[in-house]
Amino acid sequence: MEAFFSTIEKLIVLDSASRQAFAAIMQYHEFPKGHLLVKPGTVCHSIFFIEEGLTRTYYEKDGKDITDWLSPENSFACSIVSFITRRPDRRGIEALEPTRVWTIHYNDLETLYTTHHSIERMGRLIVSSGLVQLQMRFDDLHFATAAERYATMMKQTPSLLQRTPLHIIASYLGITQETLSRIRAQHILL
Amino acid sequence: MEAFFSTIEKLIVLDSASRQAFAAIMQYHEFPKGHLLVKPGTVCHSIFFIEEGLTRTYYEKDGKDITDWLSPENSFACSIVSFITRRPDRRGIEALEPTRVWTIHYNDLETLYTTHHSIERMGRLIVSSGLVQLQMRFDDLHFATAAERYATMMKQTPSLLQRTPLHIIASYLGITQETLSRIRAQHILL
DNA sequence: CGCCGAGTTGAACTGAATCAAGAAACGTGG
DNA sequence: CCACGTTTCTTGATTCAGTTCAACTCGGCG
Repeated sequence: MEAFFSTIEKLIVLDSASRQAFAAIMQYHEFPKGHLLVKPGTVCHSIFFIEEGLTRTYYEKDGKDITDWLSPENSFACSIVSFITRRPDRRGIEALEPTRVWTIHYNDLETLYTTHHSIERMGRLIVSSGLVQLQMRFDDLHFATAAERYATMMKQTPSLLQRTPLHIIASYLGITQETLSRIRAQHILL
Repeated sequence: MEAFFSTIEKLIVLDSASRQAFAAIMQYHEFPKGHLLVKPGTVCHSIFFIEEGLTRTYYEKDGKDITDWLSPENSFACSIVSFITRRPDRRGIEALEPTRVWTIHYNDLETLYTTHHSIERMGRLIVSSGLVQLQMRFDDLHFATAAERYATMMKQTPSLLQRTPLHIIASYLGITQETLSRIRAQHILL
């Protein structure tokens, strides 16, 4: 659980009352590789803090499997749209490795938001940082070529490239597996 | 200013103390068509609530002008990444029509966040709703064709299509003006 | 009138998808 | 420890959506 607090400490340092309140609502879980943390087409009721392992958020479109987001250790996994809007979403979350998580339930979090101003602030800062991350990924997708996107990922999260099956990386980048394989072959030659 | 409160009322109803505190920090401005609300390459210090008119958030990439976001009346314009990270960003904001705005300054907002829990909550909810909007646009860009993206826009914000020059819509959708022109021609035939 | 910006249309080109086949790595049970 | 199927990745040939470049139309306006 320390890992969680030291991760969000980059955004905000919580007083000990808030920390304790938070610690009380987090639940520890372990999931095997392949386990579904959130089933596609359901409401996502929790945020998962990944202590160890790797998950992907994904959905189906026209029979194709599309990976939306990757969450390695010390990051969050959540079907954001569903969690915020409280509606079912096609997105599911799957463990790509044996994964240990701290689960934060929506209702518990709402309660803490109301009772602790500092946790409400933490929530705002986490969502803000999520927005910045998504915006940067959006920019990448908006007007960068496949090779540029791969290069960005190489630079920012090289370790993910080694741990994650190619077809998943490919759809994460918005390209096909074959194209990614070719781009990679090019890279090695340089 | 009523327009502002009734817009955010969809997210949260503020008590009158918070409303007054908020009203005290908002500044009214009018800008002519073509005016730069935020200059590219600078830090964005304000959120703009568009009471009337239309702005675009844009940037240059490889000499091309790319429109990132469109903000019509009763919505917000902001160079989000810069505003949150407090760093300069290539993004600028330009008025596409004569525009009337309520400006909310970063420092003032920070003060209110600290003094009013309900405004901190409002901030979290606004950012959350921005995140959902961006996520939906991201999905569209991730694995939809140009024609699908146009269709989405036709459905969701048809009025924007009529008010905005074609080359701006095109880069907003991530395609060229020529392609958009052809897609549009197809649509008329159906 | 002639110019100018906005939009359309055409033809050639290209990056990436698709379809198809095979190679390499991996795990599992005999 | 090997044989087997399965998953993962690569490579090639073809096709296609969308870009690029260029010319042209149309409506407004000094």
